Amino acid sequence: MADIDGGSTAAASRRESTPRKRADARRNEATLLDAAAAAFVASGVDVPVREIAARAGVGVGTIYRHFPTRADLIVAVYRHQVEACAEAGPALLAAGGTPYAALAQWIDLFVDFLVTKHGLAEALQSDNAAFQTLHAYFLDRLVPVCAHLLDAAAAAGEIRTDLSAVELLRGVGNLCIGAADPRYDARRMVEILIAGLSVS
Amino acid sequence: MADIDGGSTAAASRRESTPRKRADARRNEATLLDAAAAAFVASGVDVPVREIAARAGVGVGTIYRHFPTRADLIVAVYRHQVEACAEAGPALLAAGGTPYAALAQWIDLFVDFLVTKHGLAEALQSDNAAFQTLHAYFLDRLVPVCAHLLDAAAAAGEIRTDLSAVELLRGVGNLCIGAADPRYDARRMVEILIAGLSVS
DNA sequence: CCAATATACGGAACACGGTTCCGTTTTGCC
DNA sequence: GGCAAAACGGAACCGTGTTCCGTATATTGG
Repeated sequence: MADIDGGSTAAASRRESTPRKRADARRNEATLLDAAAAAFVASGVDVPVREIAARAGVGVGTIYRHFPTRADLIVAVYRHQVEACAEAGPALLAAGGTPYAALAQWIDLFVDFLVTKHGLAEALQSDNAAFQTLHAYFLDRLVPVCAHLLDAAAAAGEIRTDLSAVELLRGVGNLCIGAADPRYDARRMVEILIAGLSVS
Repeated sequence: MADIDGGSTAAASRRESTPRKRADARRNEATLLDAAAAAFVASGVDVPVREIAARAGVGVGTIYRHFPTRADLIVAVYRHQVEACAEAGPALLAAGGTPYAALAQWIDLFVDFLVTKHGLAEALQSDNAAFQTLHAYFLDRLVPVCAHLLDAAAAAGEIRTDLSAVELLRGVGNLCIGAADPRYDARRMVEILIAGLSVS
């Protein structure tokens, strides 16, 4: 569903000067988000652009006008879930367990999110320029949260201190690749990685 | 570089009946292997087919005739190194350290191999049908070795026993993705994973 | 309500990479 | 040298991302 009146970064500046987007444009943007979400579920985040367009009943040009890169579309579709994940970090830390336990739980949330979005983990670390924004968004939003949890656990002396949040997130993201294969249990691999973090 | 007279699976049956490949064919196959090796170093294993053809001074048809899929080409180029890695397993185990130490060293070898081949780790876990053979080859060759090391370490009570060789190799392979980025240290991540394997 | 104009739309056209196919060339053999 | 088989080259085809522009539609002022 997402904000019905356009990208939220533009929202602030719109109130003054720029009038407002056309009604059909807003309608199409919403339709596209729904179509993309459905297409992602059905065929993964690397579903052909034309298929999303077909689902939404619009031309491909319309997609590019609203979402210049595939990353913009993916971010728009998953923004709420990423926000939720980010907000869960401090909450878990405040919940009473050890910082290490909070970190483990938070990573679990992240993994759950990733493994249920076919192709997202793959896209996240693609070096393709089109996914630059995607990478940047995830990092911007989640690195601070992860760093906070990491710092807390490190301060408590529970984990090794030579690992940055970027690296941990990247490693976890990598381990989530190929989670669709029943012979590979991404959650277990991440669990082992997190176990390896603890100081003996 | 590489066996000069064609794929080794065909070698056995060739001795009887089938005469021998034409001279130009053998020459081109060798040239292609060299060109591919160079192209892989320069642009990663996902370098365009046409570029490999150009380097070798042959047409694209010639590539497909010798190597029906990209995986066949990659396997041919790296076969020797994979063999060497496979053979190092038993040797490390026999070298005198603990089985766990041998496992860790062997994984190190594997990681060294992967991180120095741009795009190989990515290709290894691509679900693209063209890379099926690549995946299969690596698994066929390395899983038994890894399983042996894993079993030895498990028998010595050094590591958890609920992890299969396929999963470990896959996890390690995944962690090697994006190793080109200076902000991400694949070796360190794998080290942490291996640390997580040990039963405290 | 109508006309004028800005805005947005659709989809054809282009770029690019993998893959196939077939007319031409080369090799091996007599 | 002449012939058949083997191999070659690269044009052509397909699927996908991306751009571009003629057409359609919303909005606004009269």
